[in-house]
Amino acid sequence: MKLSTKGRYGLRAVLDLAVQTEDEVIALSQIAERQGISMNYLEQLIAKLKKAGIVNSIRGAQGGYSLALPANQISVGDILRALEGDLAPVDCSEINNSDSACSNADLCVTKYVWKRISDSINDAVDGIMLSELVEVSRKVQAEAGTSDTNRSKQICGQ
Amino acid sequence: MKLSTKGRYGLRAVLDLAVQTEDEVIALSQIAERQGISMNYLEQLIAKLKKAGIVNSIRGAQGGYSLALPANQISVGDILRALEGDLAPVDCSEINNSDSACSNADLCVTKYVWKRISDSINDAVDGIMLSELVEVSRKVQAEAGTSDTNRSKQICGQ
DNA sequence: TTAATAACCAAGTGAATTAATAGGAATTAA
DNA sequence: TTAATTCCTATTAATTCACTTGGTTATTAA
Repeated sequence: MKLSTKGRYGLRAVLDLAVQTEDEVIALSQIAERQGISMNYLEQLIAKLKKAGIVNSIRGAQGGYSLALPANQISVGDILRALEGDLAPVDCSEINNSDSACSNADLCVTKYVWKRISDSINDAVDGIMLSELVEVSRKVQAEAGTSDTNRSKQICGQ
Repeated sequence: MKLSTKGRYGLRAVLDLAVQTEDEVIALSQIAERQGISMNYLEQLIAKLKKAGIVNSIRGAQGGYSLALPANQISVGDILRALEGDLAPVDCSEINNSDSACSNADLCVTKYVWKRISDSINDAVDGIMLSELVEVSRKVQAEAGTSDTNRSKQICGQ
């Protein structure tokens, strides 16, 4: 019941992008270095984010990535679902869509449990907008100053 | 972000036990057969449930398992945490307890996201008591009758 | 035009985790 | 004493994860 590094790294990467971005694009190598994530691995994650319409890219020299939408129109749920896929606790089509692929639907009691977990997770992550994290992040960085020791702490394994 | 078979099988096993039990104990082999789960594997799961004080056991011939508490005093959260461990979306001690093992605590912005997801999951599962599932299960079984085709449907992969 | 930069893409790999399987020891009722 | 049952540990097969490798394509600046 854990998020993979896809979700954890990916959210940090988007947040980094959101904090840094001022119109221009940011090279992935910068994000990778700041966040201490392998550049090649991060490529795979950002590909998912691009596919989901969360980031835009510009190719070639001086290229990079930017948010595809204002930060207040991107939810943590959008980001995590793009990276992790469906956030439901089990793979059961009944939980998410209405077409009954699960033949045991009527008799599957635990389904209601998974549905409630699923709904609560999605409600939680959809209720947090990226802009909110950007604000918190800016506030925290302002308080912490810009000394090297503090800056290094901004790289958090989770 | 998926539950393992531990949580899925284990919850079904406890529910089975709760539905079947009338004072006496139930042999694990019966639960395993009804639920279509390997007996040996189920042993490992029920050991966790016993350790967590959710079920009691009686050894020897005619022995078996029973609920250690009334079904309305056992939450789905108790069961899932016993089987899966902590239900938080990341392994970060900061999320659960108050002693600050995570040195990046102050600067870890995504921590607040994990905390909110964690809380929402735990609230959801702690709000569902086993007795509620037993009721739904009995109702569904009454509606479905006891024909062989319907009974087989009660075994649901999820 | 060329070199550098940076996004894009697909396949492979090693480690870790999961999901069992296997086999036996201890306990108890009949 | 025997069959049934829980209890315990170790091993293994399969799967998933977390990268790594090795490119290609597009764009810009010199």
